[in-house]
Amino acid sequence: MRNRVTLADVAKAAGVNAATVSRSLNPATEGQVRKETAKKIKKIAKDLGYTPNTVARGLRTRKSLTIGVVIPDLTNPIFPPIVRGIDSYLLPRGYSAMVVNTDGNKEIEQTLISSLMERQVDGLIVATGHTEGDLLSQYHERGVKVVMVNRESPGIPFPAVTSDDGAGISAIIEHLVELGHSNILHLAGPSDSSTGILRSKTFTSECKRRGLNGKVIKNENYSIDDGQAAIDKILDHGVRTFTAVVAGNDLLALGAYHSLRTHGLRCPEDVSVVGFNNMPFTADFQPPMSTVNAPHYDMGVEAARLLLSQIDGVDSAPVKVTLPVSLILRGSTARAL
Amino acid sequence: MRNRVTLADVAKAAGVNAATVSRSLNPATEGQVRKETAKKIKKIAKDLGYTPNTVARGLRTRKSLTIGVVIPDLTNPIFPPIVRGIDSYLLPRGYSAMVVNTDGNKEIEQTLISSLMERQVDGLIVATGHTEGDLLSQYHERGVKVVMVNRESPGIPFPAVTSDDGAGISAIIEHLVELGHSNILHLAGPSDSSTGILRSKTFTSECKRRGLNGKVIKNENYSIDDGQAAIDKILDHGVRTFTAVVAGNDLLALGAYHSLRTHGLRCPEDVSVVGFNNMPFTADFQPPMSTVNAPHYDMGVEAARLLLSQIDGVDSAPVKVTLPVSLILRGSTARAL
DNA sequence: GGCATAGGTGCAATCGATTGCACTAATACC
DNA sequence: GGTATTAGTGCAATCGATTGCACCTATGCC
Repeated sequence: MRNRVTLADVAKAAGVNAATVSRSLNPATEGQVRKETAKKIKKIAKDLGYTPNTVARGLRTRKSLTIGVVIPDLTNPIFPPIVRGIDSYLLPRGYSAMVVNTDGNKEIEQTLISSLMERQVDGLIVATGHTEGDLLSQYHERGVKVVMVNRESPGIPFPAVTSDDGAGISAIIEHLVELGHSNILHLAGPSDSSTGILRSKTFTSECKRRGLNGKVIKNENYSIDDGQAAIDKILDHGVRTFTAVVAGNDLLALGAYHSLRTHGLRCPEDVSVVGFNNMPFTADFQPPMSTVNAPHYDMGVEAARLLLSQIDGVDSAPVKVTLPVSLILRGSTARAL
Repeated sequence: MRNRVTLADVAKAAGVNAATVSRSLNPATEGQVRKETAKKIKKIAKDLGYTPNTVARGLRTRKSLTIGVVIPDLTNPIFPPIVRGIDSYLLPRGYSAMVVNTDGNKEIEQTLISSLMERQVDGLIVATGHTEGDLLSQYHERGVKVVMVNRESPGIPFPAVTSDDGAGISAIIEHLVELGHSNILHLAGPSDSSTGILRSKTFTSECKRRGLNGKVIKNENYSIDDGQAAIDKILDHGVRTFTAVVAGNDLLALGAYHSLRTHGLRCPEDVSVVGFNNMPFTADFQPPMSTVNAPHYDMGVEAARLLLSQIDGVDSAPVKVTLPVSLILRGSTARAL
């Protein structure tokens, strides 16, 4: 903070102009300086403990080497791996990530994105994917680099990295059918998220195709509470018609666990439950949760890669990357009675 | 990105000097400008879509309104709540957080902290707390504002926010004693972390005080694998002498669960296990884990508060804040046989 | 030996906002 | 009516680094 060493300080100590110091210290321009001069300057810079001021540099070069990462909620366990994946690609390339949480709130999201833009981020990785993209589409027109991850933003031609949700749902249903289930309930995710929509659509079409009795219940949020409340509602009054639950994600599935338990129903003996995402600790639940593994870390890496190649002007076409998923069978499904 | 509207643009459109625009738009200096002028300028700024360039401002004001947050690993579930707590205090005050992961690696940590400093962060919140603090102590001398959270950095007089680990361990032991346990194993956390040291010290002294047979096993990391390996080692050869396990954190406790299970031992019937932290999902493990609740979110809030008051020059003395913990009894402890 | 060329540095403008100081005009006061 | 204030703006320097351009000095070439 205090007494920061600047380029000018190094220049004075070396008896040269600041420009020469700048050129010596930058690998790309080092060749413009005489070898011994550069060597001497580097030594002096090191002795003085010079560290570049990224802010000042960014002002001049119009690059902040900072990426904004917009996620709904860091405490949802699927997001930390995505962030780590992003980080792992960014860091070695000199970039840093600035992560913000929107809590699924549209206004907060807009405020935060504005704040990120004011901080001159070089690009945005957005994991909130709402169907309408007011602010984001404006930015798109202004040439801001954006990559969607985990969820897509329909209507806006941004590159996007998602998991193959359709294949995941199909695999689940195939598995349940093999176990003899034909009355299946789908705990759908929010209808303003691309994942919620896609998973639920696939569920419906697969049921129709296979002649199953599939029912869909919508949830506002991907949360334990929503999942529990949804199943509670059915179990509290009326008869249970389903023998299996396909949850929109692991949190909703866990909510189903809770509801079943409080209603004296056993999983998987009475009702089979399948989650989605294979988030951490699902294997430690009771029963160990069968779910679909989505490669979140890799999705983060891929998103960062796409963004940086956009920034470097390599890719032009908005690429859609879909990463493969796999069904993880544990202990939450059983043969239908 | 392209065609960004600057202060100068607004000034030209309004027929005034950029200085006047700057003053009009800053609430603190707005009074220096004639009311109607300020009003007109604000309207024009809005119409033009002016957004301040935080980077340029930071260069001049020597404030980046950015805080660096250094944590070991975001995928450890205790950290997201801390980060969210920090965020919740920072955001309304115009600050943003830049979160980095060190993976518990000292060199990575130093690199990342340097990178944060180069980005001119106004302060650091550090959750990695190693016992020696090479780089950090240098920064301290240079007047950099730092607050430790979750773990302390002994020897460096930084303000710190921790949970009352001593009280937590005492409560656990008291509980186990009431259940008749006297042969207790402690799965200690890393000995280069303040939490690992404090919890293990308290364990030892409490056992001595109460005349219990307490044994301590050190672990390199706060991880499931380490916990499992530690118990495996004992159970694989030799006799089991303990009836209860006090784990340094929930992850180690979960590792103990795994090991017990693979060795055909039941928890809590054969062995009682207690975790620490009350991280998310501990209630959903099998058996539901008894643990000590640490208020991570609040710790984040408090850390951010301390840092900002340091930055504003309010607090001078390095404050140590200890937040109370509470024992959460669930299903992983039972009467000793 | 004279001129062209390239290598190595310095000068100064620039990025966008902030702010101390100077200046003008209008008001207050006696 | 003349001077002392005060309010309202503008000028220009500044933050720290980057970079186009100009300049100078060796060398290379014929």
